[in-house]
Amino acid sequence: MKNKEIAKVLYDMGELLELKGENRFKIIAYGKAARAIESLKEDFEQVCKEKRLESVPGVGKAIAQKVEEYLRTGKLQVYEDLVAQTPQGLAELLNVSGLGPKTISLLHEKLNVNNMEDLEKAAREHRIRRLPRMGPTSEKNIVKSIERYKKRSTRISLDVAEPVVEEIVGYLQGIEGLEHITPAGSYRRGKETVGDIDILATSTRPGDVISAFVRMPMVEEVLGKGPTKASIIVKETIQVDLRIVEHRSYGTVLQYFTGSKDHNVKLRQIALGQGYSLSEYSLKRIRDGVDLFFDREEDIYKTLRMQYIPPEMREDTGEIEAAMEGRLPNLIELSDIKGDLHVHSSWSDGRDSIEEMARAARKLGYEYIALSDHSPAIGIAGGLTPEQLDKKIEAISALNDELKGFTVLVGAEVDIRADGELDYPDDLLAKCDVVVASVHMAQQQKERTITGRLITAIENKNVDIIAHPTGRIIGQRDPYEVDMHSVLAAAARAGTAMEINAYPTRLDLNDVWSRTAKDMGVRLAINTDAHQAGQLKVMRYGIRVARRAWLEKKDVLNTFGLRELRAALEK
DNA sequence: GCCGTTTTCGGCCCGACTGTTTTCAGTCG
Repeated sequence: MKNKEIAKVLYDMGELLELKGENRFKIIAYGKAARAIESLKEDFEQVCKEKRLESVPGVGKAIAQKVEEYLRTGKLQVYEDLVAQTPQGLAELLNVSGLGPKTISLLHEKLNVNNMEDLEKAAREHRIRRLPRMGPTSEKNIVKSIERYKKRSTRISLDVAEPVVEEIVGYLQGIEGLEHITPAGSYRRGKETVGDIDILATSTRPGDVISAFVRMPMVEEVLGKGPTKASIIVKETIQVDLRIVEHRSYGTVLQYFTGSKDHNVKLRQIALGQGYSLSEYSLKRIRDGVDLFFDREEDIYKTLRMQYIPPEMREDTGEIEAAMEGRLPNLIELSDIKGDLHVHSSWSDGRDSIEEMARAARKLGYEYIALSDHSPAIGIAGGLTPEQLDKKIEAISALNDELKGFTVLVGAEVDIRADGELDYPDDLLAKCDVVVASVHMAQQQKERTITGRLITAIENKNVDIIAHPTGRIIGQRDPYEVDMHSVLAAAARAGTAMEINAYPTRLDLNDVWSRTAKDMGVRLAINTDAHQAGQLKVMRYGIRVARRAWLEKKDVLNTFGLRELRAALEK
């Protein structure tokens, strides 16, 4: 599929046009088309062949023509021309916070700034302050922004963001006058990583809350501070924005700052169509200019004649249309989970004993847990030999006699070896209640090879679940090359489930593929891959992904009670 | 550049904050 590649060209076009000072709506149009193509489930090349390009919302005549040219000739002339006209390092400057296209063009024209290095030099040599509407403070801010940009790592994973959010919320809750406080933005939508953190609050004494916020011990820098909002930097690069709003507008503000941007734009369009102008302060009735205030989010959606849309779904991927037609799914919740089918014990590379894992799981209210330790191919993880696995089966049987109302299932995380064979023989796998298969080795193989390995495992009648199906580790390792469409099609045919690995740096399958899996008739399992009892609690991150994928209770294997689960595991 | 249950032309979401200049353009979310 070339969808990503095409999207990249369009994104780049947008940036280049922005630097050129093009009409901003044109730039938005390019970004919109790029996002639409990127998130399209069909192969865009196929769509092009069938002359259906313009059926994709956001793609009109002009962009369709450009994509067609790109697919036919392998390049796009207007794009090549723009690239040739624009100094190479200029687009990167858009990443410097505080700098936009206008300022960059000005710097380029007047000071011959062509890249980050030129920019930093110009600022340090105080040449920027001589430009119109620039001054010493602008110079200082540019230097600071460049430093932060250089230090900046990738986006923040949820397990890093969560303690920061909790600390700040906890701190501000102690300030007098504070009423409500809640994180918003992509954190509230449960994205797998967040760019920055948004917090909203209502208070009878907003000034006091803002002052307390910018003076917290953890604050490393204050980016801005006004009567109703402030921005700070913590932990070197994490930006946290706080907004204080009037109580009567809390619903509209929460809705607005939860986003996503695309969701909000669509919602505001819908509002206009119904005679309202939606802002973060109110829903203004256009015919008489009367402001309707909402302190609850639910009532905004209701007034706009649609179902309440849970934050995780707000990405403008069809949720608004579904809500208007009253056909939103009833999303899965953490309390629906009845067990964990992929955890490790001290028999392989886990820290805790089977009994400790089982007791911790029972405490979470689960009915069962599958101890899926590694197979021998993973030498470094203490994979079990077939003899050891037999012993483990006996140990589990003895333990089950002791545990009342809770069941330990015999599991295995069997490796899909480089040659495509499973790391245990079939007769041994048949003795396990739950078989989780996964790729750990030879991840650099070609797409066709890895796809073939996965499909072979999927088609094995003993394999129940494919664990962390793309192998990516957020911020560390890219997914291996795999044709996920073919993999999911095979899983649908064979009745093998795909895992959403709840570990916060895996979260794999991701939201987009999990939703595709559901649409293709594939069942999902949400497992923690816990290596110690405390990690069983990361289940909540997996649930966020599942909710973003529109999954319901019935789509997820480990929401089933034990009897139902056993039946489902019979292929 | 895209789009149409008020439009095939004229819109395109809306407001806060900053740094500068003294009324606002640019940027951000």
